[in-house]
Amino acid sequence: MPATIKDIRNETGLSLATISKYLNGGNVLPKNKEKIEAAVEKLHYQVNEIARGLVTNSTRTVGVCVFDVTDVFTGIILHEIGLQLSKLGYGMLIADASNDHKREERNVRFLVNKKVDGIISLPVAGSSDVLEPAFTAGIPVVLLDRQYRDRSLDSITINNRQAAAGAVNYLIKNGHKKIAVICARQEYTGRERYEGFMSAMEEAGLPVPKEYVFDGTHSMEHGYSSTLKLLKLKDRPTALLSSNYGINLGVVMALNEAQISYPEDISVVGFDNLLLSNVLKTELTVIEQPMERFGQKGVEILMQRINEKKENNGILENDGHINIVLSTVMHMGKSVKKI
Amino acid sequence: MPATIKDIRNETGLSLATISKYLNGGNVLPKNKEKIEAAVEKLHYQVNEIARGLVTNSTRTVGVCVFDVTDVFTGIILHEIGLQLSKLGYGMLIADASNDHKREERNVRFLVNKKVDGIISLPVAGSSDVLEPAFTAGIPVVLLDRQYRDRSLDSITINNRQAAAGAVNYLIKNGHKKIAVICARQEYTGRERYEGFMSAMEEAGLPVPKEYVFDGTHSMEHGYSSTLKLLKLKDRPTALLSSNYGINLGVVMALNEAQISYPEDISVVGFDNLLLSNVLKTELTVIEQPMERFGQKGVEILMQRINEKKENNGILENDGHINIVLSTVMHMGKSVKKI
DNA sequence: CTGTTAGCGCTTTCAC
DNA sequence: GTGAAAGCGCTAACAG
Repeated sequence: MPATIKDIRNETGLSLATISKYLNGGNVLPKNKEKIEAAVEKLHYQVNEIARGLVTNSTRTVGVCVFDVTDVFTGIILHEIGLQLSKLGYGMLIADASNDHKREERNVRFLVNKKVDGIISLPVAGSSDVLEPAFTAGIPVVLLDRQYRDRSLDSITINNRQAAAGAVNYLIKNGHKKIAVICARQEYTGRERYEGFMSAMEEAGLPVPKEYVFDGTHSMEHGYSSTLKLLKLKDRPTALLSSNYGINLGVVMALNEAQISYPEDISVVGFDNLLLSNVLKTELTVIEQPMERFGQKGVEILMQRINEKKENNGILENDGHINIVLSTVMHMGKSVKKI
Repeated sequence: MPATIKDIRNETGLSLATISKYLNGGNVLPKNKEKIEAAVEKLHYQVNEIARGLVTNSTRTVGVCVFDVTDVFTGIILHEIGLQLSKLGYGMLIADASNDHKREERNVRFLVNKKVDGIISLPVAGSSDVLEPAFTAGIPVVLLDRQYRDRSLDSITINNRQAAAGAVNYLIKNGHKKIAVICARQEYTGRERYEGFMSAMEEAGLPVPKEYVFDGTHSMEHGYSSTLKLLKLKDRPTALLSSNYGINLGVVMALNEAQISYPEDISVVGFDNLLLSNVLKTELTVIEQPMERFGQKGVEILMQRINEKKENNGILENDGHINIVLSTVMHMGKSVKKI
């Protein structure tokens, strides 16, 4: 139904090769150029990327595996990846694992069959085995946000431990000694941040009673219920660290509802500076992750790998990996009081 | 590099036709079946979907055009679309327009070139012209959430006017006469909801002073600032309608901060029942959209079109369109007081 | 600069 | 049930 390059040939009388060459940016005589353009216009010709892909062995498509599309963080990163990719004329095939390891496995296989040129993965926690099909097919993979413990791969991450420890030290510097943490140890970033918190406390010689550790999921619900519990402790902490954006939201809502003001009654440091800050009466002090940089760097490294592979006759070298650790900044709000 | 069907031939001694047939579910002798399976296993053979697509003229991929990937609503719908599609063995190529009409146009062209079997679009407001390349290529399109004013297409929507009017009537039934609206007339759904609000008020013979209409964007910020302004009005309304989830969030935060309780001091009805309700002290009364149904129905209708086209020798019929209007339900929270 | 030819990996008649 | 051969739409040598 749609016009093919042969239709252009019939229209212009030129050969397939010439037409193809022009379509790919080659030089042809001005009059031929005009002929082709006219025919393209007339027939509404659009390249068949599928056919092109079959011969060039490149689909100009990258697969993006995400642990959960409904997550705000994921949305922002996808946005940036899409932006970068579209600048390069690449598309993205998105596969959502819905936090399910089994589905992630199927997704990878699916993307491999689709012959994507590379894969960017925001992985569900677990083993890197799910990526096996990509490895055997020689498809470059870049990890975003999370890493695997069992294998080294190209990755873009932040130093979650360091960031959390920095937040704790900031609280300590402001005179706080009784600091609670609302976290999610079952998740990769959650665990790292929890450990950063603990080591900073330990280093400072400060005790962390176990009722100061609220372990759950990275969700608004967890932040909310934990904060309410925290406020009821006989020995209430003077400060708290929230290990994720969803938790921030829950914390703030709970504090508002309980009419506990911050930083007057309790100091708060959170993670991620999304919608929240411009809306709150008291701006939250948070560790900011460079969300856009995740996407940018991810695409950059992946493209580097894709090009390396191309220059290497389609064989993916496997000597060493690039691990980019993006730096976080502490966004100074007004939610920490000096005591 | 990866194994092809020819490698399987060399391994098994069978012909390409037989192997292909088996791989596509055809009948072969048991012993041949075993041979093929063994070879597939040994060589890690994976079908090349690109090559297959070239001959079957179907990519088993649908393009999803979204106005903004970072939107919560979009995330949920993508999640559902992905789920349905993966059940059918289809993938989704996502293209994000970032609310930019120009980018949306490029996205459609891109998807068309990628030979997607169909397109699901959550369109940026504007003209349906952006879809022209899909029409000329005979690619079925289904609209989700929004419709165009200038052309009739297959679509899944809710009746935004009716839903908003229903909310207003509910407030009126509870004795409210002074009702404000926080809305976004520049957006499709926002305008529809605003109009539903106005017509219900008019029908009830209730005046709507212009300071009761807070027009802006569908965002937390708008909900927040509008609520603060609203609270300062000399003649404060007894109830307010929020036309979107982001606005709900802003409204609740502003009320909390201003220590205005609802429904005691003001009644609130909002749109969409996301995270919020399980976290708030006072549950919000909201119009619930059947988010998952959007995705399910969208995929269903699109598949129907794709199959029709296949049975019709690859030609897309164009007689009449399917418009599915999903029903909303009013989720009864406790944010409306009888006065 | 242009055209001829081969072939990417697969499916699909059509004989056998 | 199986195999030979043609061809999907395009690009990539290679001659001319």
